[in-house]
Amino acid sequence: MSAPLTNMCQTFAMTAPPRSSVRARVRAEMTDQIKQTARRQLAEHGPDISLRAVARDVGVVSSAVYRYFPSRDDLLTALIVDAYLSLAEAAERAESAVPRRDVLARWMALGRGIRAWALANRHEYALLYGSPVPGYAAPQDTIEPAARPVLAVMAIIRDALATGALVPAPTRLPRAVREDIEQLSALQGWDGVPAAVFARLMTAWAQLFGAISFELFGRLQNAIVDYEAFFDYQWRAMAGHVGL
Amino acid sequence: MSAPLTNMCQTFAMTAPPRSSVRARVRAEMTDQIKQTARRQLAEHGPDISLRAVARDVGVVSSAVYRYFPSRDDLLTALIVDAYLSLAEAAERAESAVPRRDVLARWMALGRGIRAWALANRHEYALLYGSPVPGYAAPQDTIEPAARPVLAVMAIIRDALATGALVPAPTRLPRAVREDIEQLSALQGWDGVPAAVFARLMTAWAQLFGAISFELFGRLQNAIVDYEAFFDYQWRAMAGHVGL
DNA sequence: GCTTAGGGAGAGCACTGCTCTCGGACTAGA
DNA sequence: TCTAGTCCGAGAGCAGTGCTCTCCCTAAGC
Repeated sequence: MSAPLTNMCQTFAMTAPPRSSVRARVRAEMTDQIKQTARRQLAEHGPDISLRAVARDVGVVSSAVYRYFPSRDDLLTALIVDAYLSLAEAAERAESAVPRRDVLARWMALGRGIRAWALANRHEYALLYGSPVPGYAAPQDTIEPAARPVLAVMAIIRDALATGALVPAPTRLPRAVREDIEQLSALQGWDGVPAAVFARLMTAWAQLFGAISFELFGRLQNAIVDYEAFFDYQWRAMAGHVGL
Repeated sequence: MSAPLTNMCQTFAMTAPPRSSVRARVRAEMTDQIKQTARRQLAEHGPDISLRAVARDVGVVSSAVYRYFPSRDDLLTALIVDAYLSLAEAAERAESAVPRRDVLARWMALGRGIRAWALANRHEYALLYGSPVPGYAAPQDTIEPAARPVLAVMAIIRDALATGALVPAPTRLPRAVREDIEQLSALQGWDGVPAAVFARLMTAWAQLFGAISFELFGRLQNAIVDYEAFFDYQWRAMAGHVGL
């Protein structure tokens, strides 16, 4: 769309991608096609995606894929990063469709948005919040995208504090917990949120993903029929827990 | 134990396994050795246990293992069942070391016991509460062992209700939630526990495994230093949530 | 134009889960 | 005690995997 042409033979170019353009563009397209195919296979055939099968689907021999991703794990990492971004975007979109003033509604919308994304992208959710993939320790690339959803809920809490919708009850935290939380909020620039609220938020956050994982991983089968209602109930209870 | 003996040649025998005894005993031993080896590999080399590697370790050719487990998934299922039992046992042991009267202490001990087991058996925990294994839907064999830890917490709640340590505040539940919960408590013979308490217990339960998963799967890295203190804080908060 | 880098094709290695066939050992009935 | 049947390990083999290396053509840059 916004991509410029650096058709060689021409001397000028606007917003030129660095270095050789058509090569770079073709490369980017190929990279994208591989990721897209891998994502489709992930959705269809579960988490054990096969690099060879992806190559086959793309219409290329398996060794060719290694020109783009040095290993299967790197492909997986790319998928994970994309998935985090996709989740964050979905969550933020859901949350932003609600009047700014109504912080409880925003809280609910955010939780529901995350759950909806998880339901629609089960295997990607499992990749993000299930057991970590065998070989690899989440590389640096994933930690920033992983924080995005947390930022979204943080924004709600800060707004709630600012507007007075959330008045933190003075709570006593165990010293070790208080120290961890204070260090944390200082580091990330999340000052302004009292430690007690922060701690309760993290508790609720763990509950959120515990509840979604229970539902998605089949731990509530034969127990719950109306999953949505039960989720809503839990997430609303967590709102109460943090003080909303 | 109670089985009759068919030891030909001898008329008497104690603790005779049913039918052909030495065959059966050897078979049981082999089955056990395979499971044990698989469990060790699971602990050492992560969740991608290789049936061939297990066979190699046991000192037998790979096809021989299929005499005992029809497929890799069946071996995994056996490990899962054992893991559930191990977890339940550890949790119950921890909980039972505390005076019966002190229900809050029992609650805390149970949660800590579960977390301690998870820390000591990371990969087995991931097998139980992480993303489900690719191919297979948890077979019937696993659902009863999976319920054991829930029974343990239920016992605490019932005791707390009986002794008056837990007085359920009259809460309004959404209709759909109430229906699900009531059906559930009727089915399982868990009557006597008010729906509102039951629902809150399930919320806390999801929080528990959410928190443990966060810790084990590295989601709190660079955030929390004193994991144990933070866990305690959360689980105590959940005690408050259910009314303990 | 010539040199060089990019990248696909193909063969190959070591590994996997699983099947099948073979042959020896044990068990059970006569 | 002999015989029929059953159990079960060994081995070969199949289709698949991730990954490497070598070959060779094409596009890019001087």
